[in-house]
Amino acid sequence: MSDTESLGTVQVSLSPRDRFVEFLQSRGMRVTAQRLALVDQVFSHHEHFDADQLMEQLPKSGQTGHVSRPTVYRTLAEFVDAGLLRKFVLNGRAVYEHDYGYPQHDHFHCTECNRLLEFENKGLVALRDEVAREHHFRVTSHRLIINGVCQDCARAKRKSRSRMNMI
Amino acid sequence: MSDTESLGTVQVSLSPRDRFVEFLQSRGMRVTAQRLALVDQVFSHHEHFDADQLMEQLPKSGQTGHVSRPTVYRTLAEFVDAGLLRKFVLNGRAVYEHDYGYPQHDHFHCTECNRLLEFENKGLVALRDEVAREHHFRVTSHRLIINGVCQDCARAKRKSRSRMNMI
DNA sequence: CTCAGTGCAAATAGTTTGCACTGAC
DNA sequence: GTCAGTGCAAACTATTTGCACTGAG
Repeated sequence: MSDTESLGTVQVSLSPRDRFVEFLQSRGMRVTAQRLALVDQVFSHHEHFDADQLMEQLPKSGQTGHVSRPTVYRTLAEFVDAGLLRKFVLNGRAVYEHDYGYPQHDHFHCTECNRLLEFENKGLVALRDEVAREHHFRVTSHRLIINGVCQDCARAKRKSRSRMNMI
Repeated sequence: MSDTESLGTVQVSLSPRDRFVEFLQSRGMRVTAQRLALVDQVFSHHEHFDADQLMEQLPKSGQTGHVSRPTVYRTLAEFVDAGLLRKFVLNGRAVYEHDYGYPQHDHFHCTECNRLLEFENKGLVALRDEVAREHHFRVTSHRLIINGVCQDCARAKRKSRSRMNMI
């Protein structure tokens, strides 16, 4: 059970790890064990995550492969710079998702289970650009989150409601 | 010069102040000097604002009409509950705008001057509902922010660029 | 061998909370 | 008179930063 819907992938020439190494070298930044441990962990699965969740997935303090919290934050910012991750904020905490190799999309946010569901819609971008043109606004990006209740939670609620009626 | 575009108003029967008093009484909450000072200040103009900006607009500490910071935060949350304000987060700080008496709309966010520009588009909500239906998602609301550069800043940049070319 | 990267501890910033006093009802 | 609301100071939380040490190039 994943916390995101799959949208398939986009053709990319390099793995996220190679892409990141290329990015580092192009900027004269160093390829360190911590940075590699983090790219590998982050791109080992496609779920959305925050800094805490990422830390929990890493080896504990003292063990090889462990990375300190400040470095996790610093490196997440580098991933965003490198175009590997997209960052957005939910309930006051930063949440990250794969950007490199994934098509542009938006999100449903289920207020029951707090999951993020991805969806893709071309008409949306077209409409966005049209509205922006009308208002003489030069678009670089957008952020759309549709709040509501996902199918699973709606089903669960319906069931519990009918159960209540049976009493 | 305002930091929002005007969208006109919607017909409402009560003033924000009266609406808030009604809300407080319906909940058995008390109508205090601080709460009234805050409704009046908040609805005296239509700009977006954050907690700090609101505090600056109030009389200084010691003077009548002053409200402490914790109470400002507590009361802003009440305004949101009462449906008077909408809250959203920008660069890690809470920003508020009038909800009561204003039509549903979305925002352009200019990354140059950091202003929020409002716009209204019916097709957007229609498209949102259509996409949600396709994904069996029960919509309650959405949040859309289109990032980019507003007309004023685009003009300013063009000017400075041509000025640079003249050197 | 040099300087960018790291871990640690401490700082930051916006917001929230515990508590004793005050004032609306 | 009672209890919700307030101001104060202190707590909180996610994130960021200063600094001395370490290791990549």
